[in-house]
Amino acid sequence: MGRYDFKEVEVRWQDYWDENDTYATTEDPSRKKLYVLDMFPYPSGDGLHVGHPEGYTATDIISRKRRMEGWNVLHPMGWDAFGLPAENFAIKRGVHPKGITRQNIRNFRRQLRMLGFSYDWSREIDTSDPAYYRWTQWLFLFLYRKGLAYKKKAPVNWCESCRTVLANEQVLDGRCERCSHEVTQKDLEQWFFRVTDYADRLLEGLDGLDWPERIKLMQQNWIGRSEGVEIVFRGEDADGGFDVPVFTTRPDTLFGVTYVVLAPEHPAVSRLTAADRREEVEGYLRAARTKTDLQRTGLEQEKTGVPLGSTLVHPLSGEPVPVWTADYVLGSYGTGAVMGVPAHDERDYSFAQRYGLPISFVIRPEDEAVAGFTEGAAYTGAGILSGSGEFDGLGSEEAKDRIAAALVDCSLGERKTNYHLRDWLISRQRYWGAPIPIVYCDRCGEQPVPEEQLPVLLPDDVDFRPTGESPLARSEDFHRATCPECGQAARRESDTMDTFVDSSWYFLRFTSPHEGERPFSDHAVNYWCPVDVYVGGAEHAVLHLLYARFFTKVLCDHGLLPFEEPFLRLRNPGLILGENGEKMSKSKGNVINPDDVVDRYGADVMRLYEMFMGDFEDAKPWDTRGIVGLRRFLDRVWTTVHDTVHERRETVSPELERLLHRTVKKVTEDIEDFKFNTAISALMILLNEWTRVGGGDRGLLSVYLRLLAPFAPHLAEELWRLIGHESSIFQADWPAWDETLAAEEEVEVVVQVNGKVRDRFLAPAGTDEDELKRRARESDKVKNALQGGKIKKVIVVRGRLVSIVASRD
RNA sequence: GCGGACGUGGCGGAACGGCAGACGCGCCAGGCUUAGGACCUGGUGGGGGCGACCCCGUGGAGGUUCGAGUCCUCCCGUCCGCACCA
Repeated sequence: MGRYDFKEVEVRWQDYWDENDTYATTEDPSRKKLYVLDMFPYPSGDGLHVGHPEGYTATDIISRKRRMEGWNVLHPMGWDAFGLPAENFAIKRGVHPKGITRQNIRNFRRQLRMLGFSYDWSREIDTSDPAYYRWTQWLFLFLYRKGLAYKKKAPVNWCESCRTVLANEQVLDGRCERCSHEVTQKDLEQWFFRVTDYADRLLEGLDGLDWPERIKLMQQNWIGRSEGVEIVFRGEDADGGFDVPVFTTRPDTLFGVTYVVLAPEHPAVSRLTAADRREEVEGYLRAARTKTDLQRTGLEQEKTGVPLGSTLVHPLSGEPVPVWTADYVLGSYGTGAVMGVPAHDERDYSFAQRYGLPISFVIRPEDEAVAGFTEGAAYTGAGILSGSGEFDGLGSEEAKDRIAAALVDCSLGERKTNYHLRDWLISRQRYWGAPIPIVYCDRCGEQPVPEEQLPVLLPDDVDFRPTGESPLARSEDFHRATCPECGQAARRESDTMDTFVDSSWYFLRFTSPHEGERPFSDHAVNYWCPVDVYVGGAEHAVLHLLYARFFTKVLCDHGLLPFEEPFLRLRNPGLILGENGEKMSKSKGNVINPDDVVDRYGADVMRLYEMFMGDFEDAKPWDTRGIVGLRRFLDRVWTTVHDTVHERRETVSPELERLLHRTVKKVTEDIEDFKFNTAISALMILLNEWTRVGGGDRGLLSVYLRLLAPFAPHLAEELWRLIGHESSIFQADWPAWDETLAAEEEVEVVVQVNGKVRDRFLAPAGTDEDELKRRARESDKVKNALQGGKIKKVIVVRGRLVSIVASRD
């Protein structure tokens, strides 16, 4: 028989699959389809880390199993190839990002092949390939024509270290998500996508998705819808009267207002500043401008502000209300102005305390003792209104509505919904990305590049070191263009697009990767999409996943797609931690390299181990010692199959047959539920029984190999061949199970007395309640436990237990 | 601060509200072997008993239930998001 030489066998089957196009997929409307997708990787110079194969193995198992069940499965792979790391590396080494990226892709492809994944490589895509980004540019123009891409000067997040602007989503704790450099604000002319137009739809669409609840919540919070009222406070100066609207979700607290605060960037600040306060106010504004967001919004910061020396008129009481400016109010949210209600808002309370502003309670809980009400702190709960004129005595919920209605009646208020979500800033002042297809003409202004001129090629010969100016602006050849409208000399847009634009539509391209006339062909997208199973890291909860949903909705609205949610089912693999339980990182020296693992134990073992480690979605530490268990498992499969083949047994023992049917059921269901660990465990249990009691025949063997095949494809192919099959095991049918055989024939029934297990007995599976009760009462142990006490009640769960409740006397 | 996930042997982890610890690692004993490794068999939560068995056990404290690792309330701890959003 010989030992199982995984090195020779695995490479041989990988070659076989390539040569036979085993995993090539074509559209076939007569067959049911399944689109199983991994988030395509950024091909980094470090190669695969052990986290990649976790998700890839899961989707591979599902894909292989479903193919065997007769589904037409689309399972592609590609490269999110544009991006900063390659560019930064290229700058450091004085080489070109294109070369680096190619090299990295080669390495990734080698590693994925080594792990035996069943991708249809004929569909491979690369976002940095002009054949791809041509369509990224096409889609930019599509959005532009629909009024969803626009340019504006705006304060934007700037990372001085990366020398580029960042999307809100790429700023973490006031720092750049790439390099952790502190992010500052800069006023720049930038391109945006109008994501905010889709805020409500992005929110509503979440309901129907089979996604982790946590991810849905993160998207909900990110969109941050809040309903309230815009309330007008009137101001007046020498030039006449004007409105200062504030946004609040608590109109019921309107009579508790003791001041109004404007953000430092609010346009009315200057107008409302009294002459004798001007110097101090301007000093404050200057200071606020130089603060970073981190300094300004960090929670630990004490709130600061200055009074403007003027007042506004309260819309309902008519009383004058002093105006302040303070940088705890954000210019970018709501109206950039808030009403200060220190009695019922914690932020306002601390601000009022610090500056000695009055605190006026207008809502009290019905039972102050129960609610822990005290005037020594803000009360933010519900209650009954007082000191609020005609609204006194109302509950706060009703008051919200009544006060809002009163304001609307006298045109001093408007019901309004606000969102945290901002429009998506897509301009990047960097080289390694898709150029934005726009030219600027002195005569005709901003002009989209005509479709037939796409792609706008990224020039190779550019000094791409970042200076804050876009590197493309320094390429004369690139920068100089002719106006598509008038033919005069014009300037080309020199910024590139955020790489998240590339990845917002790649799943559509996979359906027709060689389509030359459009980004994707209708029939292909209609057949394959939406993605049925999508697997990838939770770090994309609000970036990629939100943008891809936005793109899909836009394309759907304009007739290019017949669906508006791209990913029906989403799962996030749990983080694989280092052996010490900490995050893997080079600096901690606890990184495990997949190449080493495959070299030592083989691809099948690597796959099996990662699936066996624990719950797919939980974080779990790597344990090199634990891998050997999976190696042993496969070695035992190898020897057991050989033994069984040589025995030439024709019948299987009934016990083993029943276990086999249970295992088929378990493995089939567990794969669909992402419970790969217990599926593997079931395969181990069956093998243990098979070797322990013997009695396996060739039929069992055939079924067993097919169950194992999605997990350990190389070994399964090799043994499939051994038992006499000519073609790939993946052309075989997935095994079926017989429900009656899968059911236990005989069950162990537990007998409890007052909640404690006192005995257990075997009974045929279908035994009725009376019989179970009778047998339970007969038990000596039960009698002993009863000690003559009276039986008050007997609960029977058929096939499981008899629970006797008895008095203790 | 808010939101979410989680807490089970020496370790990774299993358990439709119904036998806690499946499966794997590790460890112990035995077999095979010149020896070691590999492999095979058995054992392995804690405590007690010669033993059949008994008691205690799922972060802590309560509760619901015939029955709680699982459901509810509070507390402690770990991890992950968001964070002055008015």
